[in-house]
Amino acid sequence: MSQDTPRPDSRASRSVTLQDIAAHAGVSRSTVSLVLRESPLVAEDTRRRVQRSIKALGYVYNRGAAALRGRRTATLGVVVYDIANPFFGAMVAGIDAALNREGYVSFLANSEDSPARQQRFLERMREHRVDGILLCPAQGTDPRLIDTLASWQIPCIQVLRHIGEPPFDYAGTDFRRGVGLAIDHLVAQGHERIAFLGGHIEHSATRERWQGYREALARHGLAYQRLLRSDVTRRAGFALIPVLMAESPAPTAVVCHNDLVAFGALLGLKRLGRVPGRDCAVIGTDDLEEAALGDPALTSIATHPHAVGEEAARLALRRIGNPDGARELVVLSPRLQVRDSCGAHASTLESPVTTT
Amino acid sequence: MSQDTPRPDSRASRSVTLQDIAAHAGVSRSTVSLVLRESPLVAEDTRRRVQRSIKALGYVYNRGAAALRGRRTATLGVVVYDIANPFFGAMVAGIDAALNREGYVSFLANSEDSPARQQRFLERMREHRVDGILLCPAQGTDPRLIDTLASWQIPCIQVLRHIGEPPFDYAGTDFRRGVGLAIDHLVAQGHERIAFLGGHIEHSATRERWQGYREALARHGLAYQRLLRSDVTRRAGFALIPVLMAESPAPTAVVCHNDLVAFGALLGLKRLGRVPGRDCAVIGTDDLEEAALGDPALTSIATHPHAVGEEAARLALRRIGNPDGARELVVLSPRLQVRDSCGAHASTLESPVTTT
DNA sequence: TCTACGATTTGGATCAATCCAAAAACAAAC
DNA sequence: GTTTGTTTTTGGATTGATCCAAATCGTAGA
Repeated sequence: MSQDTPRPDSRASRSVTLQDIAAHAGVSRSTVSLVLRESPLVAEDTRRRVQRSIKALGYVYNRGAAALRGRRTATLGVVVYDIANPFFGAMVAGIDAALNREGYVSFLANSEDSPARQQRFLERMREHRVDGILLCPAQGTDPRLIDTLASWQIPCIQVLRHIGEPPFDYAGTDFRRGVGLAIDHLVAQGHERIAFLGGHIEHSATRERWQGYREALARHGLAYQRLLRSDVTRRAGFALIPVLMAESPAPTAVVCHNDLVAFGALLGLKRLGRVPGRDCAVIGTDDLEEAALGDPALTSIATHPHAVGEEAARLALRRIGNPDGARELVVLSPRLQVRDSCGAHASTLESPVTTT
Repeated sequence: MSQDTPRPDSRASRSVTLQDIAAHAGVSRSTVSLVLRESPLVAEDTRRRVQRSIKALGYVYNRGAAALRGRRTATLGVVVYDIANPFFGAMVAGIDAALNREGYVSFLANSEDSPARQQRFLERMREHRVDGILLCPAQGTDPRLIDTLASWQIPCIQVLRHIGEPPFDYAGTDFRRGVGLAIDHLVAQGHERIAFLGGHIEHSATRERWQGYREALARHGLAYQRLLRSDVTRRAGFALIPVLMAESPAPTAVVCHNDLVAFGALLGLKRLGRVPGRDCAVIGTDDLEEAALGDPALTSIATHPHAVGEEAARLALRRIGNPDGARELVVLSPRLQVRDSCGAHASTLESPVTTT
């Protein structure tokens, strides 16, 4: 009756712990812990009895407490620089799918290509003791960041872009080869003046594309070379096309840094009254879903963002399991998805239903 | 010299703890803890001395340990059903921006519209003791899920879609009003046969749009009513246009569930040899970045995903601070972004530079 | 000089799990 | 009936912070 003696299970309802389960099942804390972690040590009978108690008491595993004593948190940090870009959306979906299978969850941050924001997030991840980090480094990231992360003892997998040179863990697409494929195709179609559109200098993914561009031209013995740097947005593609087309000689084909630039280029050509695919071939990179549904449908170098995400996540899990193993580079091969914008097909409006 | 006496600070390098800082600064653990949490209790001198020690020893705050004793983890769970959709990308960016300011980080999961996947993730979030959850419920989610979350004592903010009826916390856009705006505009242009394209029955966001559609027709005294259900993809928009146009009388304008459906509809019209905006007006919903850059540029009901994300995150933080406060609905007003696809402008190719 | 009172500081208990070495239970062999 | 050898099970220490009631320090007032 006394109001100043709080009953042990009063309203604040202390949550059910291992201890409670242990008491209920008539075993020790340790045994319950072993059951939860599916240890083969416990006898079958005991295991079942404990599991019944777990269910009966509505126990909820406390991963925070487990992480404090154990070493793993079963969490990962993921940093991208533009989550609103559907390319990264697909990549994150791939990461999510791979992690989900292993019981991992991930913190996501959007760096907006700001090294400062990126840094803040990484420090926060360290405080949260994530088991690993997937990093698409922001433009202008200090190359020593990788060493810093190593000194923090947190495995880091770079994705799509990388800073510095190997050895480090990396998952991405072979952009060099992708651009090569596109140019091979254009040359086979008879093109001799092929321009490349878009990209900044700051990171590896641009350099690889440009390298692929120059190598392919050299391979085919083409003299014409025109590389325009720019943002990697629709707007930039749109704005640069008039510049390019006013030159003489003008290119007959344009390979673009990504599909966004390519969409802009298509629009730019139409604006000039030219028919993309007939008057000038356009090839994008990424093969976003909307590439197939453009007008004309866009030929694109498919870079498989979902698969890249999955590979990156798997690589992270491998590295967490074996921190001292040799660094790995997982580089997927791109595929050229030929559609109308490069003039290979008749330049008709393609049904989206037939192009999956 | 003896090799079997491990030095206390040998290779495994036990991490620096509050205790170490306390020893170094000549104060107690508790005082260091107060400094870390910026308590006004500690004297200015002490505070500075402790902070010097923190820097000197390279201390890293252990949020896991803090969360075990304290009650907050400074983490949030975010569930969306299609992260590859740029709309959700923008929304997640908004969430990220708002949380970042408050030192919170978020777990992200992609339910792929599967209630089972969603459920698994929510359970994992519970084990991780997140402070709150932002949920875009998957199609077919059991309405009792909200009660379950409440019984788990985890604040849940529904975003964009909701299951069941208020009271609950919710952040979204006024879809009903948005569709109303679109139809007002079309009616002002002289349209009398306006169709609505896309959406399933399962969730609130579709019902609201349809309600807006019917109400607006009634308000203007229009007899013609045609509502086609479908997936909310480009493909569906493309496929339904021929069906709609073959009817007699055919509509002169189409309002679409989202921009993806609208893009499909534009393509479908072109496929039929009709000029979108002249032969049939098309209005989308969301106002994605690519809407301005289509051909023709798409008129769209802007639903401001970034702002919705920010509002949702802010609401979550408010609810965490005050779990027993009255539930809140934050409903943003949409805006009609008029471009060429509804025939209001001359149907010329619009420069993307002028339409931000 | 002593007492009060506010401003600081402190140590022990606590949060909920895992680790680990040792104990207990059981079975087979001598 | 021991002895030996596996399986299982266990309790105490540990992880790194916060909470909280009590101790300490200063200093103004009696």
